Amino acid sequence: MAVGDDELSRIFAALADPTRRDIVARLAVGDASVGELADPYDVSIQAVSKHIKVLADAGLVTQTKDAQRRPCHLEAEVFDLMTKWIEHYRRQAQARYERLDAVLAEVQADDHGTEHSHPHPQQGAAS
Amino acid sequence: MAVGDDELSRIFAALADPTRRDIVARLAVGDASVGELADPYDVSIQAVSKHIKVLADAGLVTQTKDAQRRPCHLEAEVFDLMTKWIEHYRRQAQARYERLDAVLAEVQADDHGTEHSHPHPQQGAAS
DNA sequence: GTCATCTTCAACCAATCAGTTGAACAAGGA
DNA sequence: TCCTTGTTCAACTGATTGGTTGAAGATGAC
Repeated sequence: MAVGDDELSRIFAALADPTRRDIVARLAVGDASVGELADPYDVSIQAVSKHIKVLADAGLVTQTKDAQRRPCHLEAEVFDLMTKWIEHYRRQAQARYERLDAVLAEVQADDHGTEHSHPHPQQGAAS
Repeated sequence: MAVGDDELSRIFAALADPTRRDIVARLAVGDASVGELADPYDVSIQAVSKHIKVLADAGLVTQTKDAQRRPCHLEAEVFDLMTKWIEHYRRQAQARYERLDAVLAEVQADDHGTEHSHPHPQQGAAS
């Protein structure tokens, strides 16, 4: 992860592994112990324990105590951090498109007759 | 990334790096060449070129040709794949909470008088 | 206390990653 | 043509990752 030690980096990195996404999917159904989570996979329990640690470090999972068991619980609110980040830039990009389309329409209205190929051309930076 | 070669894994992995998220943020404003993107960072252009390649392999960025320049363009629709995954499990977890709350309320109505501590207890699996 | 169960810690290994430097390639300008 | 600019390729390095095995902690059952 190198320098990517901020929370968002840890969350994205945690979900970059299919086994861990699978564990999250399983936990969305209901809490489960490490052993229960490890069952479906043919890797060692220790490996799954490590995966859970990664998810926990990212804040996606919390563990409580129940005798020897350490039931895992999905902290779904953490998803919001990601969703916010994603939506912010998706919106920004989309807004730019709309602005660009408006400009193109205006240009086209200006010199109507000269044909412009429509697909979004690149712009140097923000206009 | 090991076995995480599916598209979702590549996308999450790509965004797990703060420099790459930064590049995405920059591209949300407008298309930019590799050199322009590399400018703000004190790492080599080659390093940034590699980052862009990672983003491109994840489908988040496409590059076109403009003389020697290779303008990068953000493909924001790819975000939807992530958002869908996230929302699916967030909803599922949330629905489980609501179900659980309903059950707790019912139990509490049943034996009203016996005090139950409210915070969500874990359940073995799906009910 | 002793034993079995569930989980984590520690040490190791092969593979991947993010960075470097130096060379090559591609395209425009003198 | 030669030179400059922009980008990528290739080889190398140190750090991190996901996996392993074996031992050690906890905790309940006998």
